[in-house]
Amino acid sequence: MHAYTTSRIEAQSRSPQPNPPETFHPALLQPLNFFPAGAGIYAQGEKAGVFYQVEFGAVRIYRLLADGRRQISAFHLAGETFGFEGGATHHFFAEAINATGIRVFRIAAGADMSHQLLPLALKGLTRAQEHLLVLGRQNAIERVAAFLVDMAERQGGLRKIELPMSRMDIGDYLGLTIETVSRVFTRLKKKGVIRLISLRSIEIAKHDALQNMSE
Amino acid sequence: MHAYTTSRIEAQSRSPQPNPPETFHPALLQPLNFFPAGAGIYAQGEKAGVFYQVEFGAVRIYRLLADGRRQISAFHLAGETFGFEGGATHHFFAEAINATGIRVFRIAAGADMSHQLLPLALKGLTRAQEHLLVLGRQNAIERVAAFLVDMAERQGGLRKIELPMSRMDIGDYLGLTIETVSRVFTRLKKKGVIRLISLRSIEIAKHDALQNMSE
DNA sequence: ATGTCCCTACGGGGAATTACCTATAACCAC
DNA sequence: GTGGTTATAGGTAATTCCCCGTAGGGACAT
Repeated sequence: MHAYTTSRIEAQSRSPQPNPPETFHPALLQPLNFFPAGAGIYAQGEKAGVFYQVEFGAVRIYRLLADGRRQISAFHLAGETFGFEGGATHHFFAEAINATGIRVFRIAAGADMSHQLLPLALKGLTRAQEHLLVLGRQNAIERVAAFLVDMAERQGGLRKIELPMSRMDIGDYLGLTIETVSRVFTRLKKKGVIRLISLRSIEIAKHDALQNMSE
Repeated sequence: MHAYTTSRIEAQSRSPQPNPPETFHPALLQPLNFFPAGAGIYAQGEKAGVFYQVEFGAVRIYRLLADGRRQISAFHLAGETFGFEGGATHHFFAEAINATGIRVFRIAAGADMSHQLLPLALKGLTRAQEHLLVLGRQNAIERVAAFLVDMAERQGGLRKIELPMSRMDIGDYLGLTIETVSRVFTRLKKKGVIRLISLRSIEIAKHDALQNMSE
């Protein structure tokens, strides 16, 4: 794990959370670790800690094929937890997308955290299985619509949402190329469903239409 | 849940398990429920029990889109467990593929089973995330190869493997049509990588080649 | 065993979607 | 401003889907 600094960093206020972030026993609390954009948090094959919580910023979880193809299995925003593993080692890579603050929670010797981790694992499992439907059976527009609806929900259901990740990250999350992602954004814009305020900031003009497109 | 009979059924011997099936506290043991081919075990939106274990037969877990498109997120073979949910209701459908025997494990009042369920949930999470890579970034041959390698591992690594599910199930699991699945099977056969003993029974002639194809 | 029926799987051709490649445009940091 | 990165756009190519018809395998009765 590449911790660029372990000193305490002033955390900026979190974006509104539809599901309030989990809180854990203070004795387990670790200082905030800071990761600059693109920094690895852990790598496939590394020994697994227990779990991580995003304080601010955003994280991508991904896996690679030998020829470089990449599948991002999840994004994690402020307040969300990730990184728990079944075995002793990580099966995926985790990287900071932007400047990101992470808290690492470790098991106190002998403590049984399964009671706290199980709901997190089950939530992640449901999320992953729902994403399987998107990747396996939805077309490009449906995929992007589902992604935007999900991001909007996780940012409190506001009209204006921030996309902390690049088009390439979005493509690798949705199983599309950046060109297709870009074209779908343009199509949604022409239909008046979304407005592109800037590259990483969009406004959802017709939430119902977007919801319908995601099926 | 559609339990066609709750009477005890003579369970046939399980196929060899690379990972021995979990065993649970006998006080929680429920009688074996029998489901004929195609029978629903639970449906999306139903109240969730705790979890289920396949005694014999096979189960498919899936989700539907409004227009009927289906994504199977997992198959479960003899000895495997499934059906634990984050919330109070099921998010997916579960059906018996063939004649199948299932044990239902319920939480004893006040008992905390998270210690037993967490490893199962984490294993399922890793499986689902690995499947995301297949659906998002692999082509038809790679998908089928990955599927066959997985099925072979779960059946003890033998050369001859049984596919309890139809081509349509395989297609809906891999995000392909039955035609494409069929064509890939034919291509693999022509290459001498597999032999089709019968429709539901194949022999892996070149396991290394298959492994390489799955990347 | 053998024949028949029926369901499932296989195969071919055209169509649609998306990927790949190249070029241009927009954005951002310095 | 200016340079470099990232996103958008268009054309072509490849993959896979969709629709059709045919073939094959298993179950059952004879």
